[in-house]
Parts: sequence; C-alpha cells; structure tokens
Amino acid sequence: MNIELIIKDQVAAAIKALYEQTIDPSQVQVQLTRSEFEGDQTVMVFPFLRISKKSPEVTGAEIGAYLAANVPEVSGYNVVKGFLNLVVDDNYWLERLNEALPDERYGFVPVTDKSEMVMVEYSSPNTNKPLHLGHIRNNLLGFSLSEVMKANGYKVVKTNIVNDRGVHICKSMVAWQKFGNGETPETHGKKGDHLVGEYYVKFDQQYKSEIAELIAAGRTEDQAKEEAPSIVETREMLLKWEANDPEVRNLWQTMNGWVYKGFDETYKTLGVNFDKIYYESDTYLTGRDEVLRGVKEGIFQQESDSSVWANLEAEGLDKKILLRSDGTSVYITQDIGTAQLRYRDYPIDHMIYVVGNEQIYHFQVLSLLLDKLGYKWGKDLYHFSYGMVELPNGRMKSREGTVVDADDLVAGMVDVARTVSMELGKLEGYSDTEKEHIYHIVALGALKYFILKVDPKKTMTFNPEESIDFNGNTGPFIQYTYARIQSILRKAKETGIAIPGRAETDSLNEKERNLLKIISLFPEVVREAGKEHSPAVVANYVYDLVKEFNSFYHDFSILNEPDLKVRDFRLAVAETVARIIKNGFSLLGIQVPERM
RNA sequence: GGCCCCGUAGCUUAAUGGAUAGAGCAUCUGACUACGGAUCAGAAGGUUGUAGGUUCGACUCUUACCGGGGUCACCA
Repeated sequence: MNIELIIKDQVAAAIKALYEQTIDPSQVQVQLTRSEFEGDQTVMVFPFLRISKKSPEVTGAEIGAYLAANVPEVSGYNVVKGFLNLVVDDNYWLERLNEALPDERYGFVPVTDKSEMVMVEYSSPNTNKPLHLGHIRNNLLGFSLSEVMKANGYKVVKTNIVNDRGVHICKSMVAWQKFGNGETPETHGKKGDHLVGEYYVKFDQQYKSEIAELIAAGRTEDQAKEEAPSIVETREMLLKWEANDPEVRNLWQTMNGWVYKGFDETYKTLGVNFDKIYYESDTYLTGRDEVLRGVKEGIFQQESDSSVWANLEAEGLDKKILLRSDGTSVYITQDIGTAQLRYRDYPIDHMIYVVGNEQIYHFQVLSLLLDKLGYKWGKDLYHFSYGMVELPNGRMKSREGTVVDADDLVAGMVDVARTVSMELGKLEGYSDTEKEHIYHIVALGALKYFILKVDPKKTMTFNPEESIDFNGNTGPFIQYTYARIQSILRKAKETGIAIPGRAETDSLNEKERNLLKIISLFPEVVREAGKEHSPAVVANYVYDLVKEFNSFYHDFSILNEPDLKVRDFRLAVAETVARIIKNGFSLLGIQVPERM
C-alpha cells in the first residue's frame, strides 16, 4: 500500500485515539518532506489544532508519538512548527523497489475486457499544405495522451479526421491546373504534401495580384475579393465537386493521394499512428442529415433564406449557423456527422478532441449541439485544448515565411544529432543504417521531450537553437542516462554477474534512499498524468529521477563496489531506473537507445 | 466591447493552499587514464505583472487594474 494512504489512515486513527474525534483520512494533508529537513513524509498539523486545542508543536508531537509506536512503516518523527516530519522505515522503500524490479509494465494499469473505451482524436490536418510546428505539438500531445490513457487502463482508439474537402483544397487544385504543367511528386521528386502546398501558395499570390489589378481598375477591396477570376473559379470547382463532377473528383483524388502519401511519411517519421481515419468528405453529409433531423424535431430553426441556425442564447452563447442558405455544410456540421459515425462504429465511453485552444468556443457549441440532438455523450466530450507554438520572434506567419515545416525541422534535428554523436565517436563498429537509426531516435527524443515537457495549456516558445541542446533538461540527456545504465548491465552480464531478482540491503545511504523514494512515485505519476491529461507530468518526473540517479552514479560505484551485496542492490536499482525511463518515455512516444 | 487563456531569474520553464519559490540554458568556479565527462559538485541570478481581499499560511483562491494572446464568420 502507498505510504501516503497509510499515513492518512493512521493519522485519522491517531486523532480518534488521542482526541476522540472522527475525521476522514482524505482530509489529512501529506506531502514529501523538503530535503533540508529530516524525514520522508510530512503531515500538516494546522488543520487539527481546532480538534486538539493545543499548540502546533504539542499536537504534532502527540500524533508523531502515536504513529511511531503503532505504525511499523514509521520509524521516527520530528516536529518543526506545524509540520510533522515522519521518517519512513528503510524496509518500506525496499519493498517498493522489489515490486518494481520484476515488473516489465511497472506503473501501468492493465487493460481488460471491462476497461472503458476512450477515443482520442488528434492531428486532423487540412490536405492543402504540409504539416508545420503547430501540427507537431498536436500530434505529439495526441499520441502521448493516448499512451497515458492506455497506461491508466483504458482501451484507446486513436483517430484522425482529415479535412479533405472544401475551398482550401480547391484553391490548390485551381492553381495546379493553371500552372502545374502536369507536375507530379514523381516527375519532380517532391513530397506530395509539399508539392500541393506550393500550389496553395501560388494560388494566393495569383489571387492577390488579381485583387490588386481590380482595385487599380476602380473596384472596392470587397468587390475585388469577390470578383477575382481565381476565386470565382475556385467556387465553381467546389460546386462541381459537390455535384460529383468526374473530372474534378478525379483531380481531387489524385492530389489528395499525393498529400496522404506525404503525410504518411511525416507521421512515420514522428512515430505517431491511428487506429481509424475519418474523412470529412464521408462525414459532412451525415452531419447535414442530422441537422435537418434537428429542424424537423424543432431543435434548430430554418430561416426564410433556408439557412439553418441553432439558438444557444439560453446557454449563454450566441446563435450559430449550421447550414448555409445554399444548403451546404459549415465546419461544425461535419463534426456532428463525424461524431455520429464514430459512436456508431465504436462503443465509446469517453471522447477526447486534441485541438488548439483557439477552438474552445467551437467545442462548447459542439457539446451543446450534440446534447440537443439527443446524444447522451455530447455533454461530456472533452476538448483537450493546448496553446500555440510561437517562435522567439513571435507567432508563425505563413505570409512572412516564418512557418517551421515539420519535415525540415526533424531533418535538421537529425543532422545535429549526427554531428554531436560523430564528435563523441561512441558508435564505432556500427553500420551506417544502425547509426542513422540511433540519430533518429535521439533527434526525435530531443524534439518530443522539448515540446511535451511544457504544460499543454500554455503557449510555448520554440527556440530551434535551444531545442537541439542535448544537455540539461532534455530528451537526449535522459536517453544518455538510459544508454549508460544499459552499458553497465551489459558489462555485468559479460563478466558473469547476474542481475538480482530481488534487492537486499542492510542499510540505505541518503542517495539510495532518495532514489527509492522517487522510484516508488512512478505509478502515482502515471495516474496523475491520466487525470490531468498532461504528459508534462511524466516528463518532469523522469527528469527528476534521472538527475537523482546521475548524482548517485557519480558518487558511488556499482560494478566496482567491493561489497557484493551492496553491488547487487545497486544493480537492481539501476535496472529499475532504466525500466522507469523506458516506461515513462514510452508514454511520451519517445524511444530509448541501447547505445548512443 | 463581451467571454476565455496566459504574465514566475537575462532566456526556456517547475511547483495537490504549506516550511528558505525548484530546475535547465547562458555566466562564473571547481572535478577528467572515465563501471560511458552527452557527466558531476558549487556560485551568482526572484518584491511570482501591479494594488487590495480571504487564510494560521497565497505563485496557487478572490476583486480591480496593467500587459500579451485567443474568440465572438453563410472561413476551416
């Protein structure tokens, strides 16, 4: 049993015995003792002063004496002001280590048939341009959150809704028709998503110059934006698309195909994946049907121009359009359709949308609309909203060319990993493919850790220079510690030293104690990450563990330790630390290298 | 303007209402024939945006203000 819970229960028992009052153990406040005081767990005595009617010091001493006498795990205590510091017996920490040692899945709750199912939607790209830094945060958070939920015993379905239809893709199509000369990814050796993105940019340039011309010819800006030939052409194409025009559909499929191939590559590089992909082109009609059903049932209102609206003023929000006057769908319509299809496909208990915080309002509305349409799960859909990624000089702007492309970024990080690694020359004797594999693991470790260690809610600054720093609180620093432990374990095996199945020791030095304390926290950290929906909790914990281990490693020898019992104990600790690094990093979607 | 989010060391950031606000980078000082130095030990750096309130105790809760961002489309 967890020491915190033991203490809470026993403090409640102490208060019952000493002051004849019953309190709920959950009201007892326990925290880790600060390192400058003696002890492991600290109980706040202030809340009990009303019960004891004595000073903080006396109350703390009385409770402390009771615990020391009655609780085997508590071997001593001291009181500083209103803080009761408890010394936890070494055997307790040793037992926690021995639970972790043989358990490959230490810290994880197993998934069973009875587990609840959670669907996580993330990524959700548009098919008119390649993925950039902002998408990277989305993908990494979505994947990591999925792993965290799995580790908390949920069945997880990772899903992606691809926004594959609409004006944006038509713009790229128009530009390609006009300027493309039949260019394909194959003919020019380009990644499909990048190629389509180039035509999206070309469209924008063309459109802008047309607007400028029209304004020069005497039109107002609004008129020019409406009448520019490119945009007229785009609208026509969208209509043809909706009317299933074979030629347009064909081009659409071809160009989207290019993009998907490019995306698949990027996803593979990032190490993210999906169990089920939905396409907006398949779901928007379902959404429209649902909205029309809502009209029939009087939930939504149709105006005289035949546009459909939801009135959410009673809920404190505004009116929201659901279908345009020409009967076509808007953004939120397809989300309704997608939700319906998903719940038809899977027995979902919880739905999590990983979408940027600029869409908080959108998901409030979606939740209400689904609820009004009679879906019992509408109310408790969870919008995992995360902050934007900014660059040191501000927000990314495609117009100013300050967008950081996902593929370029990863390639750049791999280059740095390669350079650093070659300078250190630790990978001699490895084949080039093996080396490249390790560079890739390290580069992605750096990128992922840099992004995931930050609280998802916060707007984060991405400094490309700092992100490729491999020292300090970084992914590679942690990976390095893992590789070093593996090196020790390898050496142990080579010299015929067996890794013990059970850790034994007569006494713990301070750093060993600290390590065991941190090790015992891991399962709790995983729970908290699940509850808070925050991979950052795991990242910061693993860093703490690694820091403590490195300090220990520097001060004490393991294989060279003359006392064999102590040596074996430390091997067990090292093995467990490596396991936690590996398990913790797996929750972040980060791999650990055996050497680097 | 209404509503929402964020302001912590020069920079990037951490802290279930608890003790002297914890790290990393950068800066400075030490430790290398090293169980892997991509390391470790240490120094310096803070009025937690400002002013009140609640509390034994506030970075945390609350009010007002200041600064930054988002959102209120027949865009997605």
